[in-house]
Amino acid sequence: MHKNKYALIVVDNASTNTDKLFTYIIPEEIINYIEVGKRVLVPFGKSNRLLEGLVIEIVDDINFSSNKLKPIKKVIDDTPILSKKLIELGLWMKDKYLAQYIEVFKTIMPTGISNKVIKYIRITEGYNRAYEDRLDEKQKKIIEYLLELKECELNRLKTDLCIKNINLHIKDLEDRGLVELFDKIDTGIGKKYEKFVKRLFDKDKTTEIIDSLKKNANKQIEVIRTLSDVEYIKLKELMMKTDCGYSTVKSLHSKGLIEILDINVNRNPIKRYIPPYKRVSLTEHQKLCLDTIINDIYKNNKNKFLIHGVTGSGKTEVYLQLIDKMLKQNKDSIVLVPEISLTPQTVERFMGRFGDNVAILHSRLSIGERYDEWRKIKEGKVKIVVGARSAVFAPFNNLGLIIIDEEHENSYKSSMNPKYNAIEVAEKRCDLENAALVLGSATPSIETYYRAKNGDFKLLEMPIRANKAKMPSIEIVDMKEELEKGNKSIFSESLFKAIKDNLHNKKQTILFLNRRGFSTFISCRKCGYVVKCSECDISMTYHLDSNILKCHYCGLSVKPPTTCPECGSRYIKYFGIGTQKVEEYIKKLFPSAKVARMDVDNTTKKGSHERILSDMKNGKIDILIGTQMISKGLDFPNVTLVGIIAADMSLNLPDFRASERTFQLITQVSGRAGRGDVEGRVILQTYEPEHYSILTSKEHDYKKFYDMEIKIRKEFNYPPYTNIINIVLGSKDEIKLNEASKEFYFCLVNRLEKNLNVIRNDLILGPNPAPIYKIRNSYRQQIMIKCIEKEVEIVKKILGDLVIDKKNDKMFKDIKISIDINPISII
DNA sequence: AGCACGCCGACT
DNA sequence: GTCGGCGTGCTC
Repeated sequence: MHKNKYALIVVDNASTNTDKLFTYIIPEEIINYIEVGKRVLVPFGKSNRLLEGLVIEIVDDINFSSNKLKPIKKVIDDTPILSKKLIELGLWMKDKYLAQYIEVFKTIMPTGISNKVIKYIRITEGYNRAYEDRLDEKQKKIIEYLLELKECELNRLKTDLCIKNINLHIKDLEDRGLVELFDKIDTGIGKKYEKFVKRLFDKDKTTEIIDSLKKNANKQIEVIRTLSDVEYIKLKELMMKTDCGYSTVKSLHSKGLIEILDINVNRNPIKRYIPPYKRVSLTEHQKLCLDTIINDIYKNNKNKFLIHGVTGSGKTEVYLQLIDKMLKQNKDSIVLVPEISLTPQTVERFMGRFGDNVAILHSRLSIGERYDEWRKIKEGKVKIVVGARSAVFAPFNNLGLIIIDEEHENSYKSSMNPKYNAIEVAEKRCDLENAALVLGSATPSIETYYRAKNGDFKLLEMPIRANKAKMPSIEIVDMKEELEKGNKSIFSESLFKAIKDNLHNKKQTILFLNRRGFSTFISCRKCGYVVKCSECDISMTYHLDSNILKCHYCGLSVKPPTTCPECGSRYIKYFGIGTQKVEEYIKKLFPSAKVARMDVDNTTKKGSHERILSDMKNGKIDILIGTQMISKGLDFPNVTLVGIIAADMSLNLPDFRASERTFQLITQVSGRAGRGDVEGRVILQTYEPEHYSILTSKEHDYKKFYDMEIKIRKEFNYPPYTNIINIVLGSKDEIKLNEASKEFYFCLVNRLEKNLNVIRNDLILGPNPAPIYKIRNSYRQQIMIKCIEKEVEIVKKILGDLVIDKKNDKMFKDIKISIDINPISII
């Protein structure tokens, strides 16, 4: 007799209560098709509605009573959509980041690939109108509706007809055999088709044909002319070139002169021509670095590396040649770069070297484009992926190498569930697939450097710039002194003079301020009222270009008030500076200079980014003003001056990483200066010239900074000496939230005390109002746990169980609980 | 989450 | 009685 096999399945149903593996019977007829990593359709719940599921494991036996088990309905995929290794990685992530199965696997699978099963309803084939007498009014209405449409989505019928208790009526009709329900699978996005136009007439007869058209059919003539040069052309392109509409093309089609075809195209996100990026010979340090890595991998000595190379030391060339080595062994490589440096400049280097062998993954791709890139990887058409955080899940089967550039960047940590850190995930993936991991940065994160020092990574140093250019000189300007001198401007004398000289010498300048907008807050001088966002506990930023106040947290925008809403006074003043104000001042002070600004406010449109950068490259910009968007990867040899308008902006944030972040920002921005022949100069304005972040960055001394910072981390028990688990409870109801947070805190302490030997009070902090107490009308309370590596697993287990218990607790209704393991910021 | 069941008040 | 509203609990 056939013995059943069973599949453990993650069902596409997001809820804490269904966050487990469900066991299904594998029917005999699909036993040869089902495989771990394929998607299936399964009946779920009392109504047996069909849901998509992912097969995690196939087992021969189960150890519980099986009378409740249902059979799998259908296998969706021909080949597994996820490899076993990626499934294993997902299961690891679930535990590591306390996430749900479904969240994890939706992150690993390409977005937009998921199927939806939609219920349809139709009249049965043998329907006979004679039955209608026996129906009540409502049922007649349903039948009438269906007779007209033949079949329709069940939900559409329900909303269109507005009949109460409609489910019962439908069920009754179904029981009588008058209507039937059936499922249709909506496969989401498919392959991309694009309309092409094909010429059907002979090229030599072009003039003849033009003569045959009406004399006033100018547009049609234009189209024929264009087509005489090319046989195929994209419809869009044709319409653009000839400035004609679809009707023109259609009328030529009806005349039989052209054909309109749907052709399957792979969307190609990089549409421009990319010049080859030639291999350059390596400097001594680059060569040493490359050889060490290759040797260690080859000898199986070590497969995790940290390259600490100063800005401009040529890390990219090392990456490129490493990838080349991998290609020679027929192995795949993943390159992660921070989202904001996924600029054409970076992409061009990889595509310029490896051409069509590269797939690109970043957030600005459309769902369809992303799917195409994913498919190229999956089908083995490319061996290299360059992408942001989620590219760490690229579905390669023969992975040899993961490179993470600018390893210290915040964007490697996801802010959505699962709140994973791509560096940790990459490390795990490399362990699972026996691949090598290379991290690179000019300013490694304290955690990574600490681990390198402890031998987890092999530390490789590249202390000088590849073209022997000197590191820029950094001059610190104390803004308190400027003020005493009577200079109230946002530019110190020294910076002003430097910009002037630079303009005169026809060199480019970059001005950096890590805050967008014009004024950071506006306030009444009479009563002190500050305009705050009505949804968030945050002051609103004034934007000059659109003349509105914007909340940078929820995006809400309002018109700025002309009189104070509190006291009616008209003395409204604008305080604080943002990039727009810097731009405004610069334009006033240097009217002849060509000025551009680059921040999220003017780079959301596709291509805007590229335009500013190419203008910069072609010398169409003298002064570029920007936020941290301009701090990464830009390589313009003609930039000789960098001005940091307010270096302490990031220093005073209530976050233990404030010093680290400041050091990184200063170093990265400074690194934009003096990449060409002329030595770069950086002018750094600050109110805290004695701070160690500022002093060590002036000296380009990472190690000194590290030594000071790591002492502080140890003293105050911060990472890397501890793990931080940040729990944020949120709700629109402030009072309920306070009660719930206290309850959560006490339960947590209680359970931890029962399970841990030592429990120190300072290790569970809270509940405290979060630094931004209200966001989008939701209040937030924070509980923070600090725990040592040895205890982190048990603490997470206890916390995870507690969350599940509390979600079923009435007291926690409408309370959102969000957990972040080792958050990137505790604000 | 999404669905069915069941309890209870309102209304014919 | 019976319609329909909403709270409760379960999903292999």
